Amino acid sequence: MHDIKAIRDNPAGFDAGLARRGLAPLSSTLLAIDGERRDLLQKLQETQTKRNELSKQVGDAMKAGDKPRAEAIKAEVAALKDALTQGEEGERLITQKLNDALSVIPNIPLDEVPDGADEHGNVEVRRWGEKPAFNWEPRQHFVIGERLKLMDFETAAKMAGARFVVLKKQMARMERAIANLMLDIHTSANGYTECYVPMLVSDKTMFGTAQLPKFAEDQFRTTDGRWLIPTAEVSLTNTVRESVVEEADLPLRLTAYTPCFRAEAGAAGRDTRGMIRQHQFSKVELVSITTPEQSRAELERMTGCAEAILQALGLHYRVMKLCAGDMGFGSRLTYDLEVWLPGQNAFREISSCSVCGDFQARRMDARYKPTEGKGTRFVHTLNGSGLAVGRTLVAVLENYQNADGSVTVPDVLVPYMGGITKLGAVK
RNA sequence: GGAAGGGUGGCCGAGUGGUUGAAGGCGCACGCUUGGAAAGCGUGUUUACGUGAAAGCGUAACAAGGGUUCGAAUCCCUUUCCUUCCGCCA
Repeated sequence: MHDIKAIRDNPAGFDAGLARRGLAPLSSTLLAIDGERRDLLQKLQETQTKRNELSKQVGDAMKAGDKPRAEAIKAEVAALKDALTQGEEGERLITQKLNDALSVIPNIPLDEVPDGADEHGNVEVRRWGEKPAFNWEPRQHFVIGERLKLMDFETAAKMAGARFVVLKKQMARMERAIANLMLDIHTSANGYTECYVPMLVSDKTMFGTAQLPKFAEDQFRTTDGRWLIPTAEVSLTNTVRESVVEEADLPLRLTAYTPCFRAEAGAAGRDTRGMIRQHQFSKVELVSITTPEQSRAELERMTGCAEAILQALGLHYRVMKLCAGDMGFGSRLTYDLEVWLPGQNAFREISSCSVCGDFQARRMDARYKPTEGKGTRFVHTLNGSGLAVGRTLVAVLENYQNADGSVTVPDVLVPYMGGITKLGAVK
């Protein structure tokens, strides 16, 4: 959510930011509503002042025992009533109108964000590791998984429809092993606090992180009006909603391992096979709550924390700085981590780390109390995948596959796998 | 799900229609006092929006939203959260 005062101060800058996202200018529309609202408010307040003064006089007259005078003033105030009711209603409507307009406008990219309309405009920042060499045609993960009879899409489809999977035996365990490895690294080496959070949340929680109102069709809604979280970012970030934290406690670094639910409404026909795009997948999420001064550097740190997982697993990847047109709604700057998938012969997104500035904080009313100075300021929020567990499983399968159809378990995962060193080696 | 009782400022806690934005206490800040400290004394201590160069002024806010009234923290309705008891339950 944008600050209308900031737009008032610099409408041209605001419109220029929108233009980088491929959007038409909106400042004049917004400022017209804002001006109308302020006029209304001023008139309303003048009427309220008059009512307050007269009401006080009624009290005084009553005390003095001057009944006729009191009645006369009462009649005078009664005449203001229509104007008051209308003014209050008008103020409510115009404020609603302004908020509605503001709540569907995306965040403004930082200056350093590259220009571009879509993923072709993204810029590679760095690369780690190397593509593994195969002297045969490497298979895609679902071929590997189905041949081993550890991955079953048909059974999942029978009970839930497309875009679900059943994992079995060592494959199910590897899912869990990967998540545990991630949590252990983030909580011990990276200083994140592990959280267990609600996976069903309210409208205003979804509004806070900006899934609502604009992206309702991408989400699953329960019959009692709650929403299944599409990412633990929603729950973790909203832990500070409507609260004031101490500056000394910042940055807050939170992590959670949760299932994520996405309707994938706009993805018909894309990634229909395999585990790349599912209605349900698990993810270890990273969230930081910082001061405005800390947030930019925190993004580098967070991205590094996510990279540490890929490095521990020995997976080749590249870091992409997203261009303005490819960034998510709430982001000011995003790094995507793309892991190499030999079976697909392509880099695929496995993590997305974003700094949102005060965009979500305003929606949630999340503030902090500075150590020095008066008042409160909005916090900055960041979120990143650390990492998507399902896609990490995919990457492990494709990168560690052997010619005989088995899969070598990466060294760091062996302890989490109860000592198993190879999938397919056990009868 | 049923019954009962509650939600007041950073905290505790008064307050059932008229200078109550809100007594009192605690905490905190500043000052006085002191060799220094404690105690004591004094002053101050919410937020949002509007307006103004600023000082300031205005409006709103006593869980949230509506209503009654000239006037509401105080009365009515709805929602929500908490506590206790009962029921159900992993």
